Amino acid sequence: MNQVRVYRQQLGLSQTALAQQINVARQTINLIEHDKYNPSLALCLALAWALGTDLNTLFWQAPPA
Amino acid sequence: MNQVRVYRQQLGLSQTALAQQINVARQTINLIEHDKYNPSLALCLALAWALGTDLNTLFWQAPPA
DNA sequence: CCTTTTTGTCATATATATTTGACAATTTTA
DNA sequence: TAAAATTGTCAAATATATATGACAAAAAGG
Repeated sequence: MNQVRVYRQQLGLSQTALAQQINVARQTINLIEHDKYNPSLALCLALAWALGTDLNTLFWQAPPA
Repeated sequence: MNQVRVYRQQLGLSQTALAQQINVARQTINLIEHDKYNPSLALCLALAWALGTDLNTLFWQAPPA
């Protein structure tokens, strides 16, 4: 469960607005927020920059036991 | 410039050993170390786990100005 | 030195991330 | 309560991450 939606909403951005800001399709944002797939590092960085945060905050998860 | 090579060598692992540990091809490790492409988030996490570190430490970069 | 291991790299194949367009469902706002 | 905006989702097309096999160059170890 990543934190993209939380940070996006704190900035009052729609999925569309965020997508345009970082030049990806809206569906890409939607799928990422639902953990439906596996974004690239470049996209993770773009999201962190746009949302004023960092990789760990948005995407970190503890290793499987 | 990511920190994968630095952390891998600190653990005394070859590219092959690291690749086997996280079930990817050795070439994938090599290319990532040379910033030749854009790994997936799942792979970034697997690398962080295997190298005992985190996403920011391995992959963070400041936003373009 | 010679041998073994490690690394750099190429070319081809496959899996999957991402795009595009579209429409229904839900939520927000007037 | 109706209109507008936002979100969920589908199917098809395209771009690209990743795998596989292979070989030469370089580095490490005996």
